[in-house]
Amino acid sequence: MSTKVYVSAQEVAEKAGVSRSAVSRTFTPGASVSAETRRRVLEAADALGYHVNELARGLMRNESGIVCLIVSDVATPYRAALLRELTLQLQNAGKVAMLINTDRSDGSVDRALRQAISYRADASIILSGLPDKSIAQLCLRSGQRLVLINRDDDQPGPLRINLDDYEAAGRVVTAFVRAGCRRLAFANSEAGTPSLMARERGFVAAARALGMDVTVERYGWTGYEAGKVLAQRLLTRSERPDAVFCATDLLACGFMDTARHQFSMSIPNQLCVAGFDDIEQASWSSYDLTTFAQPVSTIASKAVEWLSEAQPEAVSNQEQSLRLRAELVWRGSIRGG
Amino acid sequence: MSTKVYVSAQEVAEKAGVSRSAVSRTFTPGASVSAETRRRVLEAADALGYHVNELARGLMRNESGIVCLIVSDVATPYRAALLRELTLQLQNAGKVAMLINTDRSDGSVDRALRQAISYRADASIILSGLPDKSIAQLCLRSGQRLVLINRDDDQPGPLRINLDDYEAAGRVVTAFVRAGCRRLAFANSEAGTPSLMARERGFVAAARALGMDVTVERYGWTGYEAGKVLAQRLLTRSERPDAVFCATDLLACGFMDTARHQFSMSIPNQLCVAGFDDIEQASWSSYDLTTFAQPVSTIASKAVEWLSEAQPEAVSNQEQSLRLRAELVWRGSIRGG
DNA sequence: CCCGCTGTTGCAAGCGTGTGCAAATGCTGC
DNA sequence: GCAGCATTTGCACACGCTTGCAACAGCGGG
Repeated sequence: MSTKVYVSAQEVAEKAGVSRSAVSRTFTPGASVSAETRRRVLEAADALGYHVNELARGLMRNESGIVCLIVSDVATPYRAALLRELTLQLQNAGKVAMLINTDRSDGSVDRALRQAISYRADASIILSGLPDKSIAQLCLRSGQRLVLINRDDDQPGPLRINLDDYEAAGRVVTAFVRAGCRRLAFANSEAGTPSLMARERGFVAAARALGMDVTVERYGWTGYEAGKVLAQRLLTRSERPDAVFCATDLLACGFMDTARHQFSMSIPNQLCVAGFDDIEQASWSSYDLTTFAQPVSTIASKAVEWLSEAQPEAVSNQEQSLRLRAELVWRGSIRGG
Repeated sequence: MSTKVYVSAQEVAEKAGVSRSAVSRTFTPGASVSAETRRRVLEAADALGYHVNELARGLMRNESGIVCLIVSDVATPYRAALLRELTLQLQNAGKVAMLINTDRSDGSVDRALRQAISYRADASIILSGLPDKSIAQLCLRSGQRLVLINRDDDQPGPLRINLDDYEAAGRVVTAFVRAGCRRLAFANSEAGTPSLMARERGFVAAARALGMDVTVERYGWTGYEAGKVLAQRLLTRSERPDAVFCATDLLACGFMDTARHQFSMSIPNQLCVAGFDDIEQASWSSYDLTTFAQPVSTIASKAVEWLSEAQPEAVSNQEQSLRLRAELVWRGSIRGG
C-alpha cells in the first residue's frame, strides 16, 4: 500500500513519448497541438491518472479559478438557498467555490478575506458581515473582483446586487389596505442591515402617504425566536395591529406561531401577515405565507456572469449596481388574494 | 487606479534588508529566525501588504490546506447545519473549505472529485451522493484523506461516521408503545440511503419484537412534499395508524401539516409523530416535534480532529468507523413525554 | 588562542505548470 | 527541387515559495 504520489506532466510526457510542453498544451484550451499528439497524451494521462495541478497552474496564470464566498448564517434557509445557487452556477462556469464562514465574530471576516487573498482567489462574493470599508479596499487592491449581495455600499469597483426593498415594502401596504386592514405594524430585527432598514422605511413611507400610521417594533436578531418576541410585544399592545409586515420570513414564521398558539388569533381573518425572502417554509401549509421572492437564481447568475466577463480596467465607467425586483408571491396570509 | 499586483516575498526581503529565505522562515512556524529579523520582516510585510501565496506554498509542501466538502441538498436544513459546523471547525483548525455541490446529477460527483484532486485537496468529506466505489478509490489513491458521513461503505481507509440509526429507531417504538399507540407506521422516502434504511429496519424489527406489525410506506425524495404524499397515503388507509415515525424531520413536517389541515387530526391526541435530525423547524411551535438530534457538532469535530492527526500510514490497523448516538429530544408530538 | 557547539542566515535547487521564441516539420505552388 | 508559408514541437525561463546545506557569527571551556 504505497502512498502513490501525484503524477506530473513530466511522467505523462515520457509515457506518451512527447515533450512536457505537449502535455501542458493538451490541457490548455486553445493551444496548438496536433490531433495525434493530443490523442497520445490523453491516453497516457488517463492510464496514469493524471490531473493538472491547479495550484501550479494558478501560480503561473496568476489566477486560481477560486471564488470565495464569504457568508454568515449559512444554516439559515435563505442564505442556504443562495449558497446553493451560487455554488451550482460557479461550478458551471468552471470556477470553484471556497466557503468562508463568518459566524464566529472574532474578527473572522478579516481573517477570512486574508485567507481568500492568500489563495489568490479571483473574486470574493460577500453575503454577510458589515461591508467593512477597509476590508473591501484590501480585496480590491489585491486585484480581486468583489460582489456585494444585499449589502449597500457606495464604493466603486465592486458589483452591488440589491433588491427594490423600499418599493416592495410599498406594494405590501397596498395589499394590506386592499384587504381592509387599518392598523399596520412592521416587525423588524435590530440587525440594522441596509436592506432590512429599506424595507422598514419603504413600508412606513407608503403607509404615511395613505394617511396611516404604522407601529414599528424591533427586536434581537433576524430569526424565528425574534419573531415570537415581536409578536408578544405587538399583540399585547392596547391597539392590536390587524396587519404585520415582517422584515423576513423567519420572523414571520415566529410571529404567526405565537399569534396563533398563544393569542389564538386566526390568520388571515383577524391578522394579515406578509414576509420577505420566500424561504421554503413560507410555502408550507402551516404558514402559507404571502411574501416577496428573492430572485436567488438571477442574483447568482448575474454575479457569476459579471465575474466571467474579462474586464480588467473597465471598472468605474459603467454602473456597477444592479437592482432586481422582488416579486410578490400571493398565498393565504393576506385576505382576498 | 493601477491594478496593484500581489507583492512577493522578494520585495519584502528587499525592503527589510534580508534574504528571501528569511521572509519565508518568518512565516513558517517552527523555522529558525532571530527575533530581530522576524520583527523587521513583519514590519516590512505589513507595510507592503504581503500575504504568503498559499498556491506556491501548497506546491512545495505538497499539501494545500484545502478540504473539499462534497455535498448535495445544501439548502436542506440538516445539511446546512452540518455544513455550518464543518466550515467553522475546519477554519478553526487552519484549513479552508472548498464546497462542491452535487445537486445537478450530470455525473457531477465524479467531476467534483476530479476538481478536488486538481486542487490537491488534503482531504474530502463526503456528505452526499452514492458512495461510488471507484470515486473513493481515486480519492484515496491520490493520497487524500476521506471522510464519509452517514454513508456506509465497507472500504478501509476512509473514516466513516454514522449514527446508531437502527437502535434509535427501536427507542422510538418504546416511546410509541408507552404512549399507548397500537398501529405503527413508518414513513420513508425512496432514496434508499443506508441510514434511512437502517431506521426503517430498526423500527420494524423493534415493533415485531413486541408482536406489533408496522405499515411501511415509501415515496419520492426526502423532503416536505414527500411527507405530504406519505400522509395522504397512510391516512386514507382502512386502518389509520395512530403513530408514525418519519425517517426525516422534513418528512415529518409535511406529514403533520396534511394530517392536521387535510385530515383535521389532532397531534398528539389522535396521532403521535416522531422524526429524525432535529432540524430547527422541529422546535417551532407549529410542529413541536419529538425527534432524534444529529450530533452535528460532534460529527464535525470528530471529522476535523481525524483530519488533523498526522497519521500517514497508520491507516488500516485501527478501526476507522465511528458510531455516534442519536439522542431523543422530547417534545409535544408524542403523548406523555 | 583555538576548538567545538549553537543559533542564524544566504544560496540555490527544486515544486509543476504556462508560454515566448526559435527550430523543425509538412504542405502548396511554381 | 525549392522558396514560402502555416502548423507543430521543444527548449528554457518564469511564477512564488520551502528547505537542505554550508557558511558564518557568537561564545564558553580548556
